[in-house]
Parts: sequence; structure tokens; C-alpha cells
Amino acid sequence: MTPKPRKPPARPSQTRAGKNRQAEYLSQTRREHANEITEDYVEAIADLVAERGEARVVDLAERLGVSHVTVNRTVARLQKSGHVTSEPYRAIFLTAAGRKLAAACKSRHEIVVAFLRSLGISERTAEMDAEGIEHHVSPETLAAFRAALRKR
Amino acid sequence: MTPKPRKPPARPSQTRAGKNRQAEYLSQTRREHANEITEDYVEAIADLVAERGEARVVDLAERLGVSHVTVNRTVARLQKSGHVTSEPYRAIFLTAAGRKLAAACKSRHEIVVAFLRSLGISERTAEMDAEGIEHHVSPETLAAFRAALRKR
DNA sequence: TGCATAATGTAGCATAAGCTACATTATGCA
DNA sequence: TGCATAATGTAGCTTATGCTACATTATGCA
Repeated sequence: MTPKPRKPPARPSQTRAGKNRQAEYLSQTRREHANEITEDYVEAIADLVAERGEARVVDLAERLGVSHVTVNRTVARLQKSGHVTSEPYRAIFLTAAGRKLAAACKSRHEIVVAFLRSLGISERTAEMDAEGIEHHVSPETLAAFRAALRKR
Repeated sequence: MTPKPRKPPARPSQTRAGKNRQAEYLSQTRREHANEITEDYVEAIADLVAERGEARVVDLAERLGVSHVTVNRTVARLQKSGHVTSEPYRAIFLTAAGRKLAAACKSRHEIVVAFLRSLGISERTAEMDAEGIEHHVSPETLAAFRAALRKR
């Protein structure tokens, strides 16, 4: 028992006249997260196609550090969203939209890494942190990173 | 039909002698992601306790931008992991471990925001991007941000 | 003090991403 | 050319995070 009565500290609980930006920001972050995997995949596919002429399921699985089953399912999703083309038992290729997204991601990734490196961060850490950070870098922040790089 | 034979471009497909860092980095990023929600919750709970003396489910839901049902389930998980204490129909409070994590997150968040602001990024964008970026900032990178801030 | 209502809890659904185990297809070499 | 094997595909489980709809409990005011 012992359910001590809760004291509602001055009723003005919820929505303080739309001043809740926290929720808005976190929602945005969740939205970005939903795109992270898409971005990682198109980038990996672009790399593999550049390196080997095609992106196979096993190679993607190895590069992304997941099982081939996971790759399979995700590729099906990417096909629905129009980022890749894929036929049974064939390699995977990017559509025009996929190539465009991959190019933007690659560029952004390189800028983030270069920026972190310019702060004196080790290559290993810069690469690792960039993998997570890059998906949350807005155009404005990316521009600021670019500008900071130019100043050196 | 028309299944054109796939041409395996030089068999050296998979594991090139452990040189696959990409997979390692992405795995790390996935691991970080699993902690993001925990971090967001303990931070929000700490804020609410500081502001109002307690963190209620509805207030958390409002602040985090999710339904009270989602808060409920996540709080149950946080209780299992030892970050919060929670009794039926009572408010939520942090354990010592939860407070420690919240303090570290708050500090890291503030450093990330201050650093972005120091690059000339607007307050709104800095806050929004920080929400996503902060979870992927390693101790080394955080130290670099701090050092860069001192130089101004 | 009783009851309308706010807050909390529960049931059950959806999506996404991970996995193992097993089935199927395609390659390429003997 | 046939067949062992590598690659791909499928079935089905798990965990995590969302949700709506409905049930239950606790507050606080008339």
C-alpha cells in the first residue's frame, strides 16, 4: 500500500502554449533515424558498384556487419522506396534516386570526417563518430562545417 | 527469364583479412542507438524533477513527443535496467545510476550545443542537430569540442 | 463525501531491424 | 556436362518503438 497522494505541483502540466520544442526536436531525430539505414545501404551499394561493378548481398552483409537475411529484407524495402533495382538471384544496383542520395551522403560523410579531423580527432574516432553523427547534420550545420574547413 | 549470368569480379569477395572497419563502426553506431532512448528519458526525467519535483507519465509523454503508452513501456524497461524507480500510479524518479547518466548527458548536450553555436549555427538548428548528434559523440570528440570552445 | 475527470495501466496491432535454420538457385570446375 | 558449393531466398522467432482503444485508479471539487 502506502500510496502517498501525488501532489500535482501547480496544474500547468502539459502544452505550455506550443513552447515544447523538445518534442519537436526529438520527433525530427526519430525521423532522421528512420533514414539512417537507407543512407548506409545506398552508400555501401555505391561503393561496391564503384569497386567491383556490382553489389551482391553477401558483400553488403559483410560490409554492413549484418546477416544476409537482414540485407535481403532491407533491399526489398529499398526497392519499394525506389532507391534500388533488384531481381531474384541478381546483384543490386542503384536507381537514379539512389545514386543521388548516395552521392549526397558520401559528400556529407567526407565533410564530417574532415571537420572532425581538423579538430585534432584521430582518424579512427573521426570515422566512427562520423558514422553516427552524419545522419543528424542539417544543411545549415554542414555548411558551417564546410566554412570552418575553408578557414584553415 | 533473361537471367544474365552474374560475373563475380575476381573472387576475393568477403573478409579481406579483418580490414572491414565499416562493419565495426556501423555496429558501434547501432549499439549507441540502443542507448539513445534511455538517455533521452533520463534527461527528461531529471529536467522534470528539477522543474516540478517529480516526473509524471503525461509530462514525459508531452515532452518527448510520444504517447503515454510508449512512455509506460519504456519506463518499465528503464526500471529493469536500474535507471529509474517507479510504482503503479506514482511519479517516476531516477536512481543514483539514472542521475549519474542524466548529468553526463546534460553536460554533453550543453557542450555540443555550445560548440555548434560557436560555429555560427542558429540556436534552433543547434538544438535540433545536437539532439541527434550528442548520442554519437565519443569522449575523444567531446574533449575536442571542449578544447575548441576554450580557444574562443 | 461522491463522483466526474485526469492520469495511469493493459491489450493488442504495426513496422523495423536483428537473428538461426533451412530451402532453393546459379556458378564454375573437375 | 554434372554436381558440390556458394549465393540467394524464405520461414519464423526476438526485441524495440510507435500507435489506438479501452480498463482501472486516484484526485480534487461541488
